[in-house]
Amino acid sequence: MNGKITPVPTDSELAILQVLWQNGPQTVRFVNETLNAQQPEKEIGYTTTLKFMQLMLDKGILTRDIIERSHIYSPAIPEEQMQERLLKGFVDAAFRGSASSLVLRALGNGSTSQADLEKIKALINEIEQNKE
Amino acid sequence: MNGKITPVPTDSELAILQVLWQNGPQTVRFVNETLNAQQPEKEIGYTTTLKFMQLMLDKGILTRDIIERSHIYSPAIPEEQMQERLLKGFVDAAFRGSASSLVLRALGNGSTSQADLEKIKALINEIEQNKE
DNA sequence: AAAATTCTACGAAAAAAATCGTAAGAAAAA
DNA sequence: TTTTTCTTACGATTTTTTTCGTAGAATTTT
Repeated sequence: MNGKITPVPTDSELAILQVLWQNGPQTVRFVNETLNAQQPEKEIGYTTTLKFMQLMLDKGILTRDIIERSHIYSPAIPEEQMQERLLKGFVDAAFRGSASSLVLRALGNGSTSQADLEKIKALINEIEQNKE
Repeated sequence: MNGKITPVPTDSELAILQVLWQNGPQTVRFVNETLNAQQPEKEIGYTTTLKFMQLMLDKGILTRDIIERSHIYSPAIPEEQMQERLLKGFVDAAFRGSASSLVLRALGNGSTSQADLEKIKALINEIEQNKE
């Protein structure tokens, strides 16, 4: 109906989205403090985060509610959906569109736990079932 | 010894690197024409590509040789190595550092061929062998 | 050899992303 | 009820990324 899609976030915007996905809708203050706690090297000013979130609101990446006179921001789309889109772009840009070679490299670095390997095997099984 | 590492390329820079990885060391002209052939929507000027490649040379992303009075550019690091680094950054930014959840999502979209699934299974087997 | 073509270097401008300062309106504390 | 503290809006600046125009050297074509 409405052709307008949520734009792909920049890296800084993605960092803000992560805070909201992981903690639920929050204030600018909360997001700013979380960000600064995560990377104490580079302090980000409060108004910087505020400005980002206002821009993201304009772009349609966030939505906003006013609760008790204070602004509470939420991601406009769920994390999974965003990951889907980011992944697509990343595979195209860095792996020439080959998701499988990305998978091979992701598994290749040896950091995958046995439990995760099991999950992956299970998914592959499922895919193969549905395929034939 | 020398702490200077190749910086992470921007998206535009990555597109140039792709041309060089896929076609071997090439001139600016070649890269520019390849890029424009790939996406005829937006014509990129020759000097734009030239400038990018000169900047990339400065940053240490490319190297350059002069052969028969013409400049031939090469990637400073191999594709695999760059993919490794980009992947790391991407997993952190978009998947909270969880490579396995990225893998699950990459396989989840159903576009993986049977042959690729086999390769992935083989790799998983190998990993499991070496692990126990 | 003159004209046309092809390159590279370089400066600069346009566009996008990131950062902050200040002002003004609440709300809370003194 | 002053004063202090918080918050938001907004403009402006800075930095990074992208894009070109122009000039001059070299090469190739007429």
